[in-house]
Amino acid sequence: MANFIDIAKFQIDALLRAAYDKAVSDKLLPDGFDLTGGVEIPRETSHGDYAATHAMAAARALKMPPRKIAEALAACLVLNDSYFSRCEIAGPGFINFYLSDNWYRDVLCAVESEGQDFGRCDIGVGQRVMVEFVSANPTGPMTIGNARGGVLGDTLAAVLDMAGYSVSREFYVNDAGNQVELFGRSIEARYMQLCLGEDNYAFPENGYHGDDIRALAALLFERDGNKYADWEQDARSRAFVAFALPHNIALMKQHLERYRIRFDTWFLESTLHESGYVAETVALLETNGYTYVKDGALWLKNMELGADKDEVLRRANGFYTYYAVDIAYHRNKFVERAFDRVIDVWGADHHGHAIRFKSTMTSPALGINPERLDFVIMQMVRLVRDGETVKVSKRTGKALTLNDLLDEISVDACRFFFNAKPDTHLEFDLGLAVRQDSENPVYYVQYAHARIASLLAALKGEGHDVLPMAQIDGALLSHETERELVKQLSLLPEEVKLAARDYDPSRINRYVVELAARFHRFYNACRIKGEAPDMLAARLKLAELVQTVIRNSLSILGVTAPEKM
RNA sequence: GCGCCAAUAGCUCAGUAGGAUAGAGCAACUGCCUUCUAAGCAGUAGGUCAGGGGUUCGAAUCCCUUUUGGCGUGCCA
Repeated sequence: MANFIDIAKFQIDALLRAAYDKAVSDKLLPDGFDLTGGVEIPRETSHGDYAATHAMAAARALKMPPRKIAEALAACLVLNDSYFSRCEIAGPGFINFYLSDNWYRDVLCAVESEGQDFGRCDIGVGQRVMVEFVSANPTGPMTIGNARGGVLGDTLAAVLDMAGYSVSREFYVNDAGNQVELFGRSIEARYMQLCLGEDNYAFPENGYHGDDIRALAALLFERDGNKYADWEQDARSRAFVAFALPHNIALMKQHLERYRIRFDTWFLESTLHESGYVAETVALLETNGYTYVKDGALWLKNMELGADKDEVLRRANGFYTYYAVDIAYHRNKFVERAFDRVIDVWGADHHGHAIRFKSTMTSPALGINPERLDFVIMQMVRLVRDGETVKVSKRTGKALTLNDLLDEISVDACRFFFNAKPDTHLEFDLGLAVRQDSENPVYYVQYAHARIASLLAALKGEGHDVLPMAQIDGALLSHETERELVKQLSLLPEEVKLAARDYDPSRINRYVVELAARFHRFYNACRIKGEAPDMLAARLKLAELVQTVIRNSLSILGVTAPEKM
């Protein structure tokens, strides 16, 4: 688990501190300053491999021009036994460092020895984290929004796993409450319309109008005829729910499987009701004095945000609200199942709830440490066709479903495309999406992987096997495209770390596209076949290690790495 | 009204614990395959980082403000 970025930065910082001490004893710089500064990777390669800002940061305190400080530090630097061969002073006072051959070599050795584990880091070791995502309403098919939330949650979970966390993926099934009741009433109405004729049975005011509801009713009608027609309406609704809910859940599982998403747990809301856990949780809040009764309903006091943010827990009719159930559900995650951290991936249409809900969970009433509960709020997907926004309504049932989408677009392209930064709106162009051409960067990356595969096969056919690093002369890889390629390889563990820290798995998309770009550049600039044996072996090894890292990256994203294209 | 998210090239987007001349892909234009996959590479062109203030040696990045867009502000979930 070598992070060569951390190592390089740490070394530079230590080297500069040592240089400062020497400069002080040589009377080049004033004493008594705690030298610090940033170490970054410059955009321009002409600015070195790493750049330190220590001299500029010290300018004010030392009352000296930054360049003078830089010169003094540079004069006292001892680079022996470091990963750097030289440094230079540039611009307003940057100290730019250049990597030495042994750094490049060590990176390649790390990729070789870690193999499919290259990219892992240990920031999450010993912590159990749950990622809850999709959690689509089982009353209907999953939407484009679920397509986004699906990859986001799944790749976030993958990234956290790479970062050392013990990760659990969870789907919360809302199989209780008002929506389910309405779901049953809607099927019941469609069923009765089949029995009596469309115009002879009223459809509920706020019912689900989608075709899937009609299909469920038709399924029941075909199987059992009109045998439910003379049942009492409530009993009929309940019976239909008992049939339709498992049916829909099975369908969701199937579609998510197709999307390469598999959950560790499908958590049923109904179990919280049946076990009495919701009642118990609310009773606890009541006992501890965090509630009051108004208009016959039981209210939860919001201690943090004020009385106007108080929430109803139990309606006057005795039913618990979603708010009470959500509290119970999260109490279950933290208390009963003891997750160290919980991440909920929610759509932007729930962000208001997220703010209030977090304040409730972390208030004295529930006492959860705020650091243990996080929300990833993803912005909406805007569907565009022919340059115009397509309005999608779940009510009228005219939404494009996840499964429809997968009929048109490859899973690879879909997963890659939807894995964008969570907090920006995602524009999804239907016209563009059906095209499976180079428009989509996923093919660019896969092409690099396939190219390497065929390269390795072709050379193996000529008797050139890939040799272990121990037999490779790494110093031969001195071409600019080779060095840039190795530097990009070294970055994966750092990218995983940042993606896990920021809950932004789309970093991996950008990382692997850049890696592919650098490989293509190398491929065009450097020949392998026909080169002298040492050079051929070194470049072949480089290609193989690039393939490993592309594969590792795509694996995080849940995208296939084809051998041929 | 209040709250959350956003605004960067013609289009889609990177770039935020403040760093050097703001990047990539697509679209446009010019080159590169008798040699390892041209789904590729090299190059040209394209910008008042929404507007205005402020902090700083230094701001796309931090603060204030204005404008525009999305979402929220239920005894729905």
